[in-house]
Amino acid sequence: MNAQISDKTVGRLSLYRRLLSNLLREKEEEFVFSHRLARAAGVTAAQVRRDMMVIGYNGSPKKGYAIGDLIESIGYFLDAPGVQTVALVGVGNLGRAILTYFAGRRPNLKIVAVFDNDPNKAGTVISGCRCYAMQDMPEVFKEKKVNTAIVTVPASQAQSVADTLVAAGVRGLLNFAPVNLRVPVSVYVEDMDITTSLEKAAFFARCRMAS
Amino acid sequence: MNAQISDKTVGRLSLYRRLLSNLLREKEEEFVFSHRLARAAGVTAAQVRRDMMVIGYNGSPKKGYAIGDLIESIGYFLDAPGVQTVALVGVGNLGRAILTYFAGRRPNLKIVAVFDNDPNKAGTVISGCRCYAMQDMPEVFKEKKVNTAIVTVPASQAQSVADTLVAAGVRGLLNFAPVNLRVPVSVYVEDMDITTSLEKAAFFARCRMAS
DNA sequence: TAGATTGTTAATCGATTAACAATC
DNA sequence: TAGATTGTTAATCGATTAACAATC
Repeated sequence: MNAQISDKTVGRLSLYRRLLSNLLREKEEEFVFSHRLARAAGVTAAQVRRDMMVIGYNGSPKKGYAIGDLIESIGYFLDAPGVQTVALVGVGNLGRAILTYFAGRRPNLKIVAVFDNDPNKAGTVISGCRCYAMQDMPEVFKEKKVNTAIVTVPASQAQSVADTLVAAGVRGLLNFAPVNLRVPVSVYVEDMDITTSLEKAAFFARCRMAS
Repeated sequence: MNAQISDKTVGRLSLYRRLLSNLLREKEEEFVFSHRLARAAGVTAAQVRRDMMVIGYNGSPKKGYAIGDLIESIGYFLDAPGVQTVALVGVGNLGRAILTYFAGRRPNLKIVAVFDNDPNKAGTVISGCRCYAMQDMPEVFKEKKVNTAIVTVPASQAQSVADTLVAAGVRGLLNFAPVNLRVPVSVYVEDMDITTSLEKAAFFARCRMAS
């Protein structure tokens, strides 16, 4: 299933969808040309056209792309047929922020369980999500059919949490810990390293100041 | 100043530094071979050697790289000569999480001011940072010499905040809003799009499940 | 010395860009 | 029709990988 699709293509499609939804909601427009969407997404018009080829959606030379149909086509491509369930591990400030952010936002991509190694948190409900103890993971994952997890634990615990997640059947990780997780090739890891990103922004800010 | 250095190279150097610091602190080792560092960082040994060439640090065939000296060399390359100041705009859950995360962590990359359009927040102190009203930006930026900013406002406000930041002299942005900010070429934008990243992790998790 | 590493260059790979006929 | 778009292919670009002599 789409094994040859690149990382970046998926990211762009996800972004297109969000931009198109905004366009439909705010401006109530029905059609969009490739260069318009490209401008909004920060890519070239040719890039947009190539991505449309990937998902097999055709525009028309006169009108461009029908926004509603295009959103639907991206959905067919990106989304699971039903609801896809996600777990979050590590209820610190960041974990809580992410929970609040996603609560009820995307109906077919749902955070259904959170885990923390603080025994006081187990059993409580945080932003509408039940918090479980770490050792309940295999059971909960099996019951709720979780295959994707968000890792917001401290760096020192990240690898062992990842190992547990992989053992429990997770195949996709969104990792916020500043650690390169060692996982089998059968598991996909998407890294969000805030520290590194801030250092990059700071570095290039200085470059731009100097030139 | 280093205008030809790529985005990815800077990211890897930042990661190397963090991994090396951990190595020095936890294992108390003095030397590391390229393949060892490469494994930890999730890149090839040749990649590490090439990056070392970029910063002009030489290893020795017998011992590898002297960790302490290497950290210092990366610092010379990545860091500002003194303290570099950063501002954060948008004190929601995510903004607060980031503030807490960075508080006192990096002595030479400091969040010195936060901004919010809620008038009740102006004047308060959040995680050790003074909160200002939006209109105080030019003044505060000038006084504190801020050239880098973190954007954690809702998508609808992101572009106008970015415009204000650019006008106030910011040259590097770390953007958490799911919007492609339109900025002059003289400004560097690093995007952290959590929604897109989660959708990518979910998509590839399903790919891996299927294969 | 012998051997595993290093610095450095050439070959490969993949993604992006440019070009152009086909379309409405 | 005329013209600005589209789908699609060939050329370019840059980053990664592979190879190998130099080093301690």
